[in-house]
Amino acid sequence: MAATPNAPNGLPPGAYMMPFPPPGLVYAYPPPPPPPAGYAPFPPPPAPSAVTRPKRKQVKMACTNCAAACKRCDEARPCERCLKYGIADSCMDGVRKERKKGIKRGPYKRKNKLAQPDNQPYNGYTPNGDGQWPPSGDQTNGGVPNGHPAMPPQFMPPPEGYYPYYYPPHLATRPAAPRPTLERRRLAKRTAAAAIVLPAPSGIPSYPYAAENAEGKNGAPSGTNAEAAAEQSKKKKRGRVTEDGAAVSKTKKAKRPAASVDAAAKESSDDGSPVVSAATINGNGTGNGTGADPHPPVVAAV
DNA sequence: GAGCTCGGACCTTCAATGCA
DNA sequence: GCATTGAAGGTCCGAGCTCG
Ligand SMILES: [Zn+2]
Ligand SMILES: [Zn+2]
Repeated sequence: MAATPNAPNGLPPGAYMMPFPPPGLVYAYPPPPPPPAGYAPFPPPPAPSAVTRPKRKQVKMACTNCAAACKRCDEARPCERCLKYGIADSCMDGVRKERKKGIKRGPYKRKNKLAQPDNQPYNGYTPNGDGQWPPSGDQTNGGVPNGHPAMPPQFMPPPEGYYPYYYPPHLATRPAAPRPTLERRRLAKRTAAAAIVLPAPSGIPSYPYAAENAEGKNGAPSGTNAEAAAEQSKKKKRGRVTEDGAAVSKTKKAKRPAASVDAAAKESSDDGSPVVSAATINGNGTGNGTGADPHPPVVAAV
C-alpha cells in the first residue's frame, strides 16, 4: 500500500514534531507561540514503531453544517469547510445543550488514592536511574493523561490547540469564491420538500432546515412527512445486510486504543429508543446507541 | 474520483463525589 | 474548598457507498 500522507486521524505522521511547517503545511489554528527558552521547539520524531496517534483536538463548537455532516470544523466563521462548499452563508454556531443536573452517581473509585510514588512506573513509563524520565521520543502524549506531573520538560509539549494541519500547497490559502458545489446542489434538492426557514438575524441569510431536525433530539417525527423521512432513511441506511436480511454493522474499523471505557459506559446508557434517521441538510439525525444523539439536530443560534 | 453517509472512537466539560 | 471522578454531550475519523 502506498504510504498515506496522513496518519489515521488525518494528521501527518509525527504531527507537531517539526520546528517549522514545510510548504503546504499550515496550522489549523493560529500559529503557536515560540517556545520558551530552554525548550526544544518540538520533540524529535519518534522511531516509526513508537508512533502513537496524537490527541485529537476538537474545536469548541463546530458550525451547524460541519456538525451535521460530522466533519472537521474550525474556529473561523465561516469555517473552512463551509467556504469550500459554498455554504458560508449558513455557517453558524449551534446551541449547546445544557448538561443535566441532579443526576445521582455511585461511589467513586479513588484512582489516585495510592499516589504513585516517584520512580514508580506510570502507564508503563519508568523513570531512569536519576529519577529522570526518559527523553521524549520514547513517549508521546498518547495514553498519558494531560498534565501528568512527571512529563519531562525537555521538550515543549504540543501547544494547546495547535496542530499542524496539512493542506496541499494549492489549498493552503482559502479559496476565494467557490462555484456552487455538488453538495450545495444536493443540499438544496434534499431539503426542498420538508424544510422550514428559520428567521435570520439581520444581515444573515436564512437557511432551510429539515423540519424534523429542527424539532429536537431524535426528532420523533410524526405525520406523513416524518414517515417518509424515516422510510427514506431506512433506504439510505448503510451497513451490509446478512442473508436473512438482518442488518450488520458496517464497522470494521480496527479498534482504537483506550476506548473501552466509553464504549462500555455508553452501551449501558442506551435508552433503547429506536434509531430514526431523518433527512437533514447535509448530515443526519441517527443515534449511535449511546443515548446521546451522535449527529444532533442542528439549531441555529439566534 | 469526489462527495456523502453514518457508526462509533475520541475529546471536552462540568456536576457529583470524596477528602483534608 | 479543592481535587478527583466519570458521564454527558460533543467533535470528527474513516469505511463504505453514491453519483456525476
Ligand atoms: Zn464548520
Ligand atoms: Zn461552517
